Formats: sequence, C-alpha cells, structure tokens
Amino acid sequence: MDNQQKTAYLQQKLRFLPLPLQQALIDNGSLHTFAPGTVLLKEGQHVHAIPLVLEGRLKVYSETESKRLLLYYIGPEESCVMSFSAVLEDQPSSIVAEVEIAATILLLPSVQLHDWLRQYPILNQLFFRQYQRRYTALLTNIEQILFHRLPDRLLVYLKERQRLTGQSKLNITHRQIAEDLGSAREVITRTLRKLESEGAVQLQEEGIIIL
Amino acid sequence: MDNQQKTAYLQQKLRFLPLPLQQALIDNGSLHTFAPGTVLLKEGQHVHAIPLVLEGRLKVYSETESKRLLLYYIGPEESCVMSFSAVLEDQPSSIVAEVEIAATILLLPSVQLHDWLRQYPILNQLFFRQYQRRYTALLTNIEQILFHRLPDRLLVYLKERQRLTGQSKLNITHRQIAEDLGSAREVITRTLRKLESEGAVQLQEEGIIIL
DNA sequence: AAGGTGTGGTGACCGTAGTCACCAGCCTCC
DNA sequence: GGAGGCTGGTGACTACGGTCACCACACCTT
Repeated sequence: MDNQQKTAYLQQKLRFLPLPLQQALIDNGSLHTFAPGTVLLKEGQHVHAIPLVLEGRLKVYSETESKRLLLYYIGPEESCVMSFSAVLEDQPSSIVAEVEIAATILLLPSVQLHDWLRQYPILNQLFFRQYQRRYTALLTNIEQILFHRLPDRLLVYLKERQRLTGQSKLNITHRQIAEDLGSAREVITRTLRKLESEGAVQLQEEGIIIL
Repeated sequence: MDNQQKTAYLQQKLRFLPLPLQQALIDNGSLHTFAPGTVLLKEGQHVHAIPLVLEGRLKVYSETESKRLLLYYIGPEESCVMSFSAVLEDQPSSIVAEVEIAATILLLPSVQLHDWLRQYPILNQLFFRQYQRRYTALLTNIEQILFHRLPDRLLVYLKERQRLTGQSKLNITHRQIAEDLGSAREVITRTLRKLESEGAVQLQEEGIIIL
C-alpha cells in the first residue's frame, strides 16, 4: 500500500471523526496489520502508543500464573483503554491483548495525545465512551463470575461468541472455551454435555448449536 | 451554614482546581451532607447529577438478589464514574453507592457538565483519572475473586480496611466482612480462625489485629 | 504401518466454600 | 428478670468444579 492508498484508506476508516482530527491522525499515526495470535500488550509492559482498531478483533485477558480470564473484546473503531491509561499515568498494565482476527491498527503516538485531547473535545468523548464500555464489561463479567455458576457463564459465553462470529454452528474447541472462562477442559466438556441433556445446546461434530 | 461560609468552605475544598472552574462549581453545584447508611445510587436508577465527594467515604457495591460484592471506595476529591457515565450515555447503573462515613458531597448538575468538560481540560483529566482508578480497582478485584482463595482475599480486605480506617485493631463484624466479600458469616468466622492458627492475624474481643 | 499430536469423553477423587442447625454470650428494652 | 436482638463459634452435610488418569478417535508425518 503506497502513501496515497494509505491516506485514502484511513480517510474512509476515520470518517466518524471530524476532518481536522482525521488529518492529524493520518499525519501522525502509523498503520500496522497483525496476524491472529500476536500479543500486542503484555503484562507489566509500558506503552508509548494508543492502538485504534480499524479492522479485525482483539481479545483482552487478565493473566496470572498460567490461568487466564477473558475480559472483553476490542473491535473496529474501538481502542484499548488500558494502554490509554498506561500512557496518561505511566502505569504498567496487568493484562494481555491478543489478536483474534487479523487486525489493522492505527498506532497513535502518546506524545501528541494530550494536545489532541485538548484540541478536539470529541476525542475526549470517544475515550470516555471506551472507558465506559470496558468498565461495564468488567462489571458484568465480575457479576457473572461471582453470582453465576459455570453452566450459566458458559451459555452467556457461547451466545456472545455466536453474536461476534455470526456462526450458527460455533466451531471452537473445548480447550479454548476453558481458557477463556478460566476453567478446565474436562469441566467444559462435562458442562456442555449437561447443557445438551437439558436441551440448551446441541453438540455436533461440526460445532455447537445454541437452542 | 450561610452562603458566605459555604463559599469559603468550597473554596478551601476545591483548591486543587483552577480558579474559574472552582467558581463555576461553587455557583452551580449544590452542597449536601449524608449520614452513614444512606444509599445514594440504586440499581437501575437514572442520575442527573455527578457527585463530587469532599469529605467522608462511600462504598460501592454490585448487588444481585441479596448477594453483594464490594467493588471499591470513593473518598475525598473523588467522584463516582458510574453516575458520570450514566449522565453521558444515559444508561441505568447496576451498582449501589452507600455512605460509609458521613459524607459531604457537591452535586454537579449534569446539564452543565458537557460545557465544563469542553472549557476546562483539567476536568477531563480528573474524570479520566477517576475512570482509570475504578477500572484498575475492578481489575484487581476480578483477579482476586478468580485466582485467589478466600483466606487470601480476606487478608487483602483486612489490610485495605486497616489502611482506610487507620485502626490497628479492626473493629468490624464478621457479617459485615462476609457481605463485602460476597461470602457467608460462618465462612468468615472459620477462615479468620484458620488465619489466626497460621499466625496471620490475632482475634481479640475488641477487634482484629493483622500480624 | 508406526508413531506423534490434537481433539473429545468419562470415571474417580477431593478441596473449597456455601448452607443448615444449633448453642452461647452479651446487649437493650419493656 | 425474661424476651428478643445482636454477636461469634462449631459440627455436619453438600455441591460445584478442579485435578488426575486414562481411553478413543481423527489426522498428520515419515
């Protein structure tokens, strides 16, 4: 992609922003693509750029000693508030962001961010909204973990996956589910069987169907 | 407190803000005091003002069908981001804010908030910092719940209480602890005994001592 | 064909913590 | 003084779910 193409692409993707801000981002941001599985942000790592996701999807985990818990996803036109706060406060993050679907990302250098925030009020709103989303996502997650049992959590998770992928037959391994929910593979297998016997899902070789 | 006293009081409390913003808040905010136990924000309630805590302390819970979980505290010079987001997005909140220590609070009408955010960049930073704090508080909380056992969580909780109250002998009922941790009274009693036998705490009639 | 690696499936075991039932001590308030 | 309200303390039971061990099957590579 040459420079002209890049500009055109960004203009299209950043339509939702006012023109002068668009231009500032195009001039100063650097465009990157990442393959699935790439880890963008690691535990305790300092960040000097804010990622703005244009395409694809990231998964954000909390990770402690081999145990993981899926916190939320970051999709197009969204950003990672953790890196945002890391820039503002210069605090190390304690989470992991991993590319799930090949992602195109605009990296915004944190140096200019403060200026932009002052110049473009809409950027403030944008970030507030991001915080708000992550915050409520964490909140519902915390409620899930604390107040609901695995079968419920599993169903909620499956429905969310269905919503995200658009697949009616979910093609995902038990191991993957277990990792996302901070559980164990065998437990997921058992729980899925249980849900099937209750008529909540249907297990086929090609995937899981939610009823 | 007459108007002049009120102004003097607020000027003193709002010193950390630039003068023009101070004045705007003094002119438009309404000052209130609340007794311990007062519930300021209830599940699903819409909010039309942002509380800025000047004195005292609030406790913020997540609540579902008689089960509670303490999320974090709100102290002086802090605000409640949940109400903040509720104003910006007009979404109902799913948490409960309760006064723990008699609190003096400046209520800021949400109508003017947008203007202030645009006029005073520092206000943006202030709110970002609030979000940031709550966000990381939730995050550490979620990690605690998922990755750590009750004894650990209990110890962390006790240390936090010690830090907050400044008491070396914590005077708090087992029932209260259980509510905060989303557990049951008997379980807390047992766990405290266990911690005592391990030499981590000391239980006296007057309170709990952390060793 | 033999071996390796990933998947799902299952039985057995067990630890954590939530629930139930009950008791004792200590208040306060008629 | 007795009733009723708190508090803490304890034993018994239970269930949810994490761990271990092992098996079957599919698919790949050499």
